[in-house]
Amino acid sequence: MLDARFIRDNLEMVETRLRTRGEGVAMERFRQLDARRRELLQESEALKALRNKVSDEISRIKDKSQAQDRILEMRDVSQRIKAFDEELKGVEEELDLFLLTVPNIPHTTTPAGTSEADNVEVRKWGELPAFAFTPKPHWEIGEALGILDFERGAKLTGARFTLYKGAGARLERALINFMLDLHTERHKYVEMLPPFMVNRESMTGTGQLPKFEDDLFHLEGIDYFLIPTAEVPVTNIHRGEILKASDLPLCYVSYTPCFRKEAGSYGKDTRGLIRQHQFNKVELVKFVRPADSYNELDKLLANAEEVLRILGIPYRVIVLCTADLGFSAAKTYDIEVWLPGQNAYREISSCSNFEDFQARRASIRFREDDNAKPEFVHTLNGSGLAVGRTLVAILENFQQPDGKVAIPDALRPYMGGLEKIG
RNA sequence: GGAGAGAUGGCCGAGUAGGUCGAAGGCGCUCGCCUGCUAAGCGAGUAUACUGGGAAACCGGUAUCGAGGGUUCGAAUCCCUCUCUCUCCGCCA
Repeated sequence: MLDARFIRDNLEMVETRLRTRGEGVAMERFRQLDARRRELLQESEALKALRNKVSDEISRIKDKSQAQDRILEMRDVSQRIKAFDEELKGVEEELDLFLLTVPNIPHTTTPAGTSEADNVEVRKWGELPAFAFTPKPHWEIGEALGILDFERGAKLTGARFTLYKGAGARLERALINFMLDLHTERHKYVEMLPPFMVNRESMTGTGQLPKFEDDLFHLEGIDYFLIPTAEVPVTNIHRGEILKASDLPLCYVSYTPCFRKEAGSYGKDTRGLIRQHQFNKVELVKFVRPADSYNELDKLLANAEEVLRILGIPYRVIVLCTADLGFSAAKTYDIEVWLPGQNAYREISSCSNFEDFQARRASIRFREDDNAKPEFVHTLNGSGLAVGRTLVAILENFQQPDGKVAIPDALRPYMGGLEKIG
């Protein structure tokens, strides 16, 4: 959420910057509502001041019959206050809804663009594997090895659900543990295991609500949602809190399953593990001082890249342009992993700086000193990494001519010493 | 699911026959004093949001005692609804 006062004072600039996202914003409506809100507020508060003053006088009068005229007068004043407050409530509700549906302002270093084609490659890492045969897509490898069962996944639940079997299940679990160990032990993140369903306030805090409810699984009979990413519960850990500056930056890592409806992507990625309604992810989340946030974003990105470097899987990093940027983000790097079976790079991590956008929604603040005014922190997060897609990358990059799949050295201890699947 | 108890400022904890309570007291914290060296003592200060004025320092107003309604000239205090926490019973991993 943007600061209403900031919008008020920088209306044109905000409008211009938001337009680079390809999104028109009803700034004129904001201007009207904002002005009306302050008018009503002043009227109401002036009357309240009067009522407080006179009520105080009434309290000093011993013989209440002497105060009848003032009591009657204040009875009328209270009615008028009520009328103002009712209109005010309506205006504020509309204003809040407006503010909650305005996306974040892109950072100045986010490249301008009109579509994802304008995303900019930042770097490439690793050599693309050369195969003496035509590399297979992971779903063929997985089915041939008996470690991925798409048919039975669909039988159990439906489309976009998969059953992992045997070494496949073990590999998924190995990846989770490997990533958690790397980030906690080497990168010094603190591990969190949060609830996998959250309430409406949490979803609003990170920006999934009110705009993107259609993408979320909602429970029947209780107003909870399955999390689409650990970002939601983990960022909301400190919702409504004032943190100590000495505790910053707070760096958390969290494994959770993620649940997404994938509404609007019906024809896309229907085969394989790429786009599932349920997938595993290890997420990195940071709460930092505003001045440090872009430096911290670089470090977070490097921490995520480290996973692929250790596994030895080629990838590239791109920076999203204004048109491709997510709703809450000011700047985002995507890590795209090389998938030989598809002869393409595919997203495996998205690392973003939200600046104070989420912190303002969720009221997450810190004090620089004990007597300083609270300021909003900056929040960041990034996948470190999407586990299912990492498994895909392993199957496709390390497939052998005989149909087996080599397990990267770093994962072997997590696989009971297994060197190959198959 | 049944029965009961509770929710107050950074923390602990007063305050319910409605008014002088943004709220005692303690702790913590900040600044200063004192003390010949990290203790004790003394003094002052110490919530947040919105809003008006001001270049600013700052000054004024309103709101906030779990949340939302209600009664009243006036509510932390009375009434209703909800949420959460704790205890006991049942159930369960």
